[in-house]
Amino acid sequence: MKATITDVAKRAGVSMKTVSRVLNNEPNVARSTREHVKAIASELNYSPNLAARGLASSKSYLMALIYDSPSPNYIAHIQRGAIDACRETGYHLVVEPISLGTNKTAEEKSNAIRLVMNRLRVDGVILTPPLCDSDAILETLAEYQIKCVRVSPKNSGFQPSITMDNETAAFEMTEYLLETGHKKIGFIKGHVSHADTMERYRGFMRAMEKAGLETPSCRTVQGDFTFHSGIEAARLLLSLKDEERPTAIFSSNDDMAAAVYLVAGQMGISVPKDLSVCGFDDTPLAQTIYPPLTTVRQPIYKMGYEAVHQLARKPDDLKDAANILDFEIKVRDSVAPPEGS
Amino acid sequence: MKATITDVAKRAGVSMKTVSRVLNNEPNVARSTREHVKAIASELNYSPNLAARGLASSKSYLMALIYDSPSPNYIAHIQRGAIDACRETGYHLVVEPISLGTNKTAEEKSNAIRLVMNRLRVDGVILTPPLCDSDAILETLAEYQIKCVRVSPKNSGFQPSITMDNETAAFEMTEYLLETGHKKIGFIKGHVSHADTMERYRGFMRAMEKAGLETPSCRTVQGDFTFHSGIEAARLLLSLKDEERPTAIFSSNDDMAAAVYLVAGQMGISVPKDLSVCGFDDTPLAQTIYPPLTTVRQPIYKMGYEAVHQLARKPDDLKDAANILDFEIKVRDSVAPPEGS
DNA sequence: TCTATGATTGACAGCGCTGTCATATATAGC
DNA sequence: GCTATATATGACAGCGCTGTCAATCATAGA
Repeated sequence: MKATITDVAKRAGVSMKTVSRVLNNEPNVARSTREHVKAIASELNYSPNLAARGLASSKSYLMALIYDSPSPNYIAHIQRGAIDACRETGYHLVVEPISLGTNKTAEEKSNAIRLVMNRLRVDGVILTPPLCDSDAILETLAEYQIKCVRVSPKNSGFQPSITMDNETAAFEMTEYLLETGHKKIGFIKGHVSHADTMERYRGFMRAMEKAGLETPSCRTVQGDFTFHSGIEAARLLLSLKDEERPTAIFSSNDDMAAAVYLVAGQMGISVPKDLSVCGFDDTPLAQTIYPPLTTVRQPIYKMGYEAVHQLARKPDDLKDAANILDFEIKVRDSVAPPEGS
Repeated sequence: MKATITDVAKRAGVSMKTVSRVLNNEPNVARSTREHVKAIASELNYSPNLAARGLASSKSYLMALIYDSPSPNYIAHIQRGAIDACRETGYHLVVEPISLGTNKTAEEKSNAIRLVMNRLRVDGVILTPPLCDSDAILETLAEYQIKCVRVSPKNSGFQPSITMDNETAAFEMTEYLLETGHKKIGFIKGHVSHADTMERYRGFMRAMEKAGLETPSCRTVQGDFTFHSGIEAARLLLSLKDEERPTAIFSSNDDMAAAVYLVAGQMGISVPKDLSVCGFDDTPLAQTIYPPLTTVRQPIYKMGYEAVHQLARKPDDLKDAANILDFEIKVRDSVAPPEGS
């Protein structure tokens, strides 16, 4: 019920060290010994005590996911990916939210990190936005020489990170809209301080320019990723007159796209007959609204998954490069050719 | 940067044991010594290494949240509550999803648990539905003599658990509908194997009976908590004719309520003018659809929070009782008096 | 046959902390 | 003043494992 390595060693008639070697897949153990030990271990239902192992080897076999509660949905997926990767690599995941209210000083952030590092001695850290862009946190982590992988950071490059190509995704989505026949496309931007916002906007603009289409400034509205801001934005866009009025709206995330649905409904505008809408993220919401939303699927799960695999890798294999993941355009029912076509 | 207890002891001019006593708030330390040691410890930015502490004291200072990925939203809130409570009690949280696909044998479940227990030696476990109703898991946990608190279990009573009073909540929500003037209320049930489903239904029925109102069976439809099942259910309910047709629909969760909105919209039925709708859970969705949904707010965060506090309590204080939390009826804009009134 | 090389194994210390028990010092009671 | 009790502190072992290094054994080459 709580077998120790000594129990296994005794039963197998070998030394503790040999058992240890087998369990850690170290070389230089005779095949027969290895198998025998493995058999005994599983017979005894033995698995090593991580605290002891950690103490002896100064590794903790723990990874930390540090976040500042953005959308639960986002975190849940990152986390799930991270855990699955932990399973594969023999780690366990501890979750440590750090609230980064505006009232938090750099020192408070550092201390929060310090506490976790001192106590848990985690072997690696996954940092999600917006924490991954906090210098205080990055510096404290560096001070402890903890390996860390940032997810969707603003400035990739000087540390390992995992991102998706927001710009290309927005570019391709815009091209899709264009191919469907739309020329007057409204765009709702995301939160100004979020890294992805600019990239998505750039992708959109690039596609428009490539198509030789102008985008009057009135057709680009600032949002902040909230449903509420989407309402405002949609009102602005849909009250535009005649020539200026868009036949399609590309929203920087799904929540704001849902807001477009709502405003359209209130104005008697039918999606997608009178107005095409597309979003970004592919949250569950995208399939919970009607018509199902055409959107960009972010590989959130995979980001968590890859982050842990990066961390679990041997240090020399850990490259300081940005790891760019694929996205996917999820074509559903919210985009149709514009009326006149 | 990585001070040990020895460093603190030396610097403070006392023994390690005294430092240990101070850090663990043990009695029998002179006030002056205590303060001095505390000062040195914080000066050195010291916090104890949990692995070492755990090894010596056979406690891990770890709590495990074990779940089988129901809605990310649900888990995220439980988790957040659990973590906040961990902070207050000096624990850290490790998350361990256990997939309980139909193909999982009892033995596989046990082994998954065993692995976590052997390796991490967690001090307590939070079990969420549907895992909290798995005998295999409960038994394995008992075998390890791990304290465990179940969240919303089916059969409360023989182990500590945290629940909310689903029946009363549904009862009160129904009364609210009744007070608003509705007499013909449709009900969409949740997933048959989920503990809450029956309770909510009972609450609904009790209110109806109390009001002396009949509920023809055609006005109670089976759902399974998914948006999709909500669509089917709403179609059934809204295609009922004349007298049978409900003026209000009480859905067992928000997702299915959103589906009611959709079907109503397609049929040209306006919410809440022609049809009142209410849900259960108060997920973010409730405020992301229009009109904002009147629903029951589940104290999910608090469930996680209370669960950890229960676990952190001294064994004798841990009562095997169900801990019933308050809910809240969130009145928003989706319920209005029926047409004729 | 005998040593060189490598493969295989084990003895032992010690990771950083806490539990146990012994010791020292202070306070109270007679 | 002297023992009884409480308070304050420290010495030391050892939690379960791994790192280090030494020992043993097998094989190959001289």
